[in-house]
Amino acid sequence: MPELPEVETIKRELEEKLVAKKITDVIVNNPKVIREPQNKDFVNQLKGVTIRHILRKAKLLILELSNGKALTIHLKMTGQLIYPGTGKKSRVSFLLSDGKLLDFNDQRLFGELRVVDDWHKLRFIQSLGPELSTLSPKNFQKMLTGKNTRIKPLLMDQAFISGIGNLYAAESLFQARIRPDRAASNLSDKEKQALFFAIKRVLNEAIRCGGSSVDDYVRLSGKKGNYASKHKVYDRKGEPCLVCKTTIKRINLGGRGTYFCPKCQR
DNA sequence: AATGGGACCTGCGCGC
DNA sequence: TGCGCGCAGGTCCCAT
Repeated sequence: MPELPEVETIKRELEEKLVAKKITDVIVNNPKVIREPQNKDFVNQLKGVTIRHILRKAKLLILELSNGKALTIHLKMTGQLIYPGTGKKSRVSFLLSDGKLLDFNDQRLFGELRVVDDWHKLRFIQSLGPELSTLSPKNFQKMLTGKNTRIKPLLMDQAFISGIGNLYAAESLFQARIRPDRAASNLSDKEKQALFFAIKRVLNEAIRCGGSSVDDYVRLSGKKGNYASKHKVYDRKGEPCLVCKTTIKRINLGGRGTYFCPKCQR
C-alpha cells in the first residue's frame, strides 16, 4: 500500500544513498516485474550508467540516468526497495559501483519497473492530476464543486488528485470529520477547507514518520515507518474511536475497504 | 461520464 | 488439523 508518504520517504533515502553511483550490473530473478522494454534491453540500457537524479511523481519513483533515459519504479502494493540488499528474495537486484545491492522485492508481483526514453510521456504520468501540495485551498474547493461522486473514491482518483490511496483517504476524512460516502458536491465550503488542511497535515505527518508500515512497506534501510501507530481509523474495524469511543465501522466504497467513525464523521 | 467489477498476484487469517 | 475461500489495494481495462 505505499502511497505518497511512503514513496516520498524512499525517494529521499534513495537520493541520499544512490545519486552519483553507477549501476554496474542488473540481476533479474523474475522478469515479470519488468514491463518495458521486454527483452534484454532492460539490462543493457542500465549497465554502466550513473544515477543522476531521483524524482517522485505521485506514487511513482523516477531515477534519471546519465544516458538520458529513466528507470521508473512503481511499488504498487507489496513492492520494496532495500539498500544495501542481500539479493536473497529480490525480483530484481541492481549492483552498484559501491559494491552494494539495491534490491527490488515484491511478493505479489504487481510492481512495475521500466526503462524509458522520456518519463514525461508515460501514460501513467500523463493521466495524473495535481498533488495537493501544489494547490491552494481555493483551488481545491473549486475542483470539488459539481463533482457528484463520493468523496473518498474521488480523493483516491489519481486523475483528480494524485498520491492519495486507501489509507490516507480514510485518515484524512476522519481528521476532517467527513463521512467517506458523502457526495463531494454537497460538502460545505468550510468542510472542503477542513479537508484540504486535513490531507496536508496527514500526508506531512506521515512523511515525517517515514510512512505507515502496514503489510510489506519498509523504508530503504529495511526498517519500518512509524505512522501506523497514529492511524485513527484505518484497519480499526470494531475498535473504539480514539476520540469518542464509538465503534469504528468498515464499509465497502468503490470496491475498497473504508473505515470511519459514524459519530465523529458526518 | 461516472461507476462497477474483474484482472493482475500471493500470503494470511478466518470458518468449517 | 487442514483445506478452501475471502480479503488486502494500485492501476488498468472493459462493460454498463
